[in-house]
Amino acid sequence: MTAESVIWTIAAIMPKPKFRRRKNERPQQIIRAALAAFAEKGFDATRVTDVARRAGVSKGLLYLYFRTKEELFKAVIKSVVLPRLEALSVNVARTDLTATEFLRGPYLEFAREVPRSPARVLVRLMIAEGPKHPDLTAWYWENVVARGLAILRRIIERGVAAGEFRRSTIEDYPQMLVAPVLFSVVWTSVFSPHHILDTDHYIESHLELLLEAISIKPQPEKAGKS
Amino acid sequence: MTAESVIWTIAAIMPKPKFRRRKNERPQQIIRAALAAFAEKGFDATRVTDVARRAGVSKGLLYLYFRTKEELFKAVIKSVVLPRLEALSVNVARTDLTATEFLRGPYLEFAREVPRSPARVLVRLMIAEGPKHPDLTAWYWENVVARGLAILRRIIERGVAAGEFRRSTIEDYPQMLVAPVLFSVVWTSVFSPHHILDTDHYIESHLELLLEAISIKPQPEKAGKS
DNA sequence: GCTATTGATGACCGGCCGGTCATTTGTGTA
DNA sequence: TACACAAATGACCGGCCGGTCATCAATAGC
Repeated sequence: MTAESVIWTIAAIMPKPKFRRRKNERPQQIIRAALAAFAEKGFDATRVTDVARRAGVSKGLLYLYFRTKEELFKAVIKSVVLPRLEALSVNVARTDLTATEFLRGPYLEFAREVPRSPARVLVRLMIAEGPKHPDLTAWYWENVVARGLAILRRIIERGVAAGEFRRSTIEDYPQMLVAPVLFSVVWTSVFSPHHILDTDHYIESHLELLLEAISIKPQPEKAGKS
Repeated sequence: MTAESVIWTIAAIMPKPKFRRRKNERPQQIIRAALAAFAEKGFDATRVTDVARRAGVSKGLLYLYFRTKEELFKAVIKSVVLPRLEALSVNVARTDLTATEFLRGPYLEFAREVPRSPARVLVRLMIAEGPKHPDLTAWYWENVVARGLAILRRIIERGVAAGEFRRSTIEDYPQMLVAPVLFSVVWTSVFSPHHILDTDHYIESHLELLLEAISIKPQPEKAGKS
């Protein structure tokens, strides 16, 4: 798994590139435990001891792999984001799909997945703790937000060029495609299980309406200016 | 001001309804200071002493008006929400507007205002701290979210009944109208001032696209089934 | 001016928690 | 069995912070 090596790179604390021996799933163990703990109680309220106990190790060991609690936090964020980022990149390469197909297919699937996955927790953590970790926020922006928006914008432009979409403000604000996802994440994080939202259906509906607004229907032959 | 008395009701700590004397702007003073402090550092990281200092009072006095730090937090949330809630209610009564006019007018104005106002901070706090305060979250849902969505749904239905809008999934998910607002709030809270988003323009554009998708254009006379 | 009452203070306390480190346990080598 | 060294432990420490309370200050009534 590349993801594994990636995590290692992140968590790398070992003196040099000479970490042999088998007890090397420790960092991931700890990261998983930390993700769960942070998800439940947030960063500040989570006790390092709790994370250690969840991971089935001692506090001392944890500090052998992560210099500080904050360092651990960053590792958690990155461990969730990086694999997902990779998955996204793969799909984008598929230029065999029209823009509409891409948005209704891979993108919709991705968007629906987010509110279910650990990414949900991640997003809430970024909103809650982001301002306290400027460097992490900067990293997140560059690697997740900017990249994601660029991809979406490219897709839209492809659609416009191909005559699928009319020109519209969505070219300026691909954020529109993300808004329902963020909304779903927040709703789920804050209100479930008390007030459930069918995020699958909601996200699809929202996307569909936007597509309807910008799609050019194959009209009964009436030469325009294109 | 009703808002003032409202705040008093909330912060009410005074033994009985016999709080005379003039030093009664204290609670609001403290609440304002607390809002600022929470906005900057979040709930946990904010020191009670800081709030007191900002308010220009001693820590002891603060505890004379608010039993605990958490109690103060709740008072802050409510002090921001309640006035805004009232303002919203007023506008909804204006049935002289068509649905489209209402959405393009008062609602758009309201939506644009949120990312600028203290409500922005409030929303971030609710996302970040909500899970730790279930009773507060429940209150927020009932008084803000449920009410707000009900209003929007009613507007949409009015539009459908009046033949302005076709039937669509937006009737099931008035959340669509809120999503861009939430998105703007989160973006601003997390990324500004490093990466600015023209929230005014974005929110309007998003809303406009949705309206386009559901609006029935006055077609050149062609009797349908309505 | 005197006193009762309430507004206001800030030193202090108790507990907690991030982080350390001296020590122990386990593993591989010979 | 013995040795070396890495993995792992958890008691401990120092500082911090929410909350208390003995005390003081200002005002009102007389």
